[in-house]
Amino acid sequence: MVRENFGGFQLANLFEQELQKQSVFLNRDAISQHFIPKELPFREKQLKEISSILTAALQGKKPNNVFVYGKVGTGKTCVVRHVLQELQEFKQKSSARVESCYINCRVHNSKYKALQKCCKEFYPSENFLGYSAAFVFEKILDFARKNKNQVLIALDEIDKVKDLDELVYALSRGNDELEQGEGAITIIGISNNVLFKERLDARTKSSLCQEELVFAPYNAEELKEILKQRVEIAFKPKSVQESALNLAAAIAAQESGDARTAVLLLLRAGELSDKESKEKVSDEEVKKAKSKVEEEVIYNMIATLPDQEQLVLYTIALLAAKQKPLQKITGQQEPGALMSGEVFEEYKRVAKKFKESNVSARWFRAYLNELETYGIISTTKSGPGMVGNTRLIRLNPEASKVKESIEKEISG
DNA sequence: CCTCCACAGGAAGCGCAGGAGT
DNA sequence: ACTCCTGCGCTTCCTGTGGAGG
Repeated sequence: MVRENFGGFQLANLFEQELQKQSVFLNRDAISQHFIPKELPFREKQLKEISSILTAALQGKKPNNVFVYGKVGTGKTCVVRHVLQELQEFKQKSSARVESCYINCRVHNSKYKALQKCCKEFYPSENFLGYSAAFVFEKILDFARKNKNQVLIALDEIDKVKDLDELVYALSRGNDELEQGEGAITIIGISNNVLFKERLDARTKSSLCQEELVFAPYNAEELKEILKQRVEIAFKPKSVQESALNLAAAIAAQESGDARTAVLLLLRAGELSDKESKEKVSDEEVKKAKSKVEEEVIYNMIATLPDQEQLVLYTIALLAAKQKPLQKITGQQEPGALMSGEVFEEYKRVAKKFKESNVSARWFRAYLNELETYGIISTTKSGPGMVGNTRLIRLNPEASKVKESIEKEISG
């Protein structure tokens, strides 16, 4: 190994140095978002419920379809994948004919794409690209028929499927085509959109929702336990202070009850500790990680926003920063509140400056609503003291760095 | 009380891109 | 290769809403 000598100071190989750096992590992967833990605390009830529904498959009978919903980070995906995994393991020891596949509908977002993915799972060595939907579907039926398989299809983020009615209809019609004792197809739908169920076709709804499971958000105590468990496998012993862990749990519980943010918070805190060569993760790092995670979340969201919506948001951030006095307000409104009409006028100017066209006022209002549901801005109805019925717009404090983020996004 | 203001948000329809069927 | 179809982003048009002002 070549070593350079700078005035008597010996420089070790750069990578060697990096690798020798001490870390608070033991197994960093175990705290990444994609990691599926062996145990799922506070979800025993749901685990039992799903497995008791699916047990029928082991007896060669068709289980009811299941629809699982709850907010992000409440363990829906983990629970379903866990149960399917257990089922596969149990199958090895018995003679049951059960096959399952997991499909993320964010990626496979149409009937055709989802069926393709199914086929790929069941016939790994064959390729059905280019074949018609009917043919691909027939292949899946064959798969059930051939070995009298009970086929379980888990559709995650099922609300992303464009023609869901047709997909569900096709799959349930498939069951009619399969003779008694020839196997069957069961759907496990997962969604984090609670309202989405109501938008479904009545037939689809009754078919999909034969069994329903709701996942409530975790509270601070539960998040604490979950984090504790993850810390044990992901971090070196005693490298995370108890108070830091509690803080992370409390923050996540307050925000959303989302286990993913909680885990991400600790991951970032750990990285910060490493960076500063500290051997422990303390409150300080968690606090720093909090703003980092918030920024990350906001930045990621902004980056996926349509260009025009970014401009709308940018305009709001611009005006909020300027604290531009509002001419039309007669009463004394809280500072920083912007009137939607004025923002629209300014937005048109901003768009011109960037040599972009602008959307109509109607669509501008729709963008405002969207930005509000994302939690980047908040709006209130104009009350007494002001002419007309408008909305007062405020940039949420967590989104204070929006302007910089968008400038970065526009220039990059 | 009526009218005006300054919007909110529903409904219909339009042009386009991309995928399916032929 | 070609039409046909459909979802998507958007505009246009319209009705509704809540307060100010005469």
